[in-house]
Amino acid sequence: MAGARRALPRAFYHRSTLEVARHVLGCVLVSESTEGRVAGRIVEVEAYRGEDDPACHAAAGRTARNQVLYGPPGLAYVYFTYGMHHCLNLVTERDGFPAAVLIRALEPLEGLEIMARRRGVRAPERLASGPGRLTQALGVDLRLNGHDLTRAPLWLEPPPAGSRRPRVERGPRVGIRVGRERPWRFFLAGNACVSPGRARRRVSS
DNA sequence: AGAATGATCCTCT
DNA sequence: GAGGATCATTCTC
Repeated sequence: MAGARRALPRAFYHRSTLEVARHVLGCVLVSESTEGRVAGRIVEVEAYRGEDDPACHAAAGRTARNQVLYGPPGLAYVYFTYGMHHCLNLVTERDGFPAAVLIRALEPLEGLEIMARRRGVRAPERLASGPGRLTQALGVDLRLNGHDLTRAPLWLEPPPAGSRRPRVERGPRVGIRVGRERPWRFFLAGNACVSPGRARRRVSS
């Protein structure tokens, strides 16, 4: 239980969701377990905000599944989907208002061997480049739903000292059928660890 | 390079 | 009973 001494404070999450989404890019997500410490730089996120956002899990109102989304900022909202994958969100805004930032991709920084073992692949750019991939690489599952992200074993830290302000691009959210008119996906321009698909269209020539 | 598919199970209707 | 904020693999152009 080393520690989350440098963890981002609750105030970081207690802002508008779009603001948190932009500012969390470049921050470092850290996970500790008996297997060791794993960390990565956040390179892709999406915002989901309010009951009037049709793509937000709160669109149909409060249920047992999404209650953490309505909780105080700085909690982890973890859900299980497609019979296979977990997704990790950071709860934002005031207590009682349902909103969160989905973490979609990391650039691995620490614990690459552990990630590779959990994932069954070795290429660094494939270890955590997708919402399901990164939860597997970090060992995140439903047990961490509701976890306080200002503490171990899962927390966020500010961007490493000396890192430049990243260039952020935005676009439509991925994998949803409604709410596509809200361009609430944010990612680091040109980063190899952004999830495959829409964002990484290569220019063929 | 893009489309289709199977895996697999929690959550809500 | 259906569908889902996905992924890896296998197909078809």
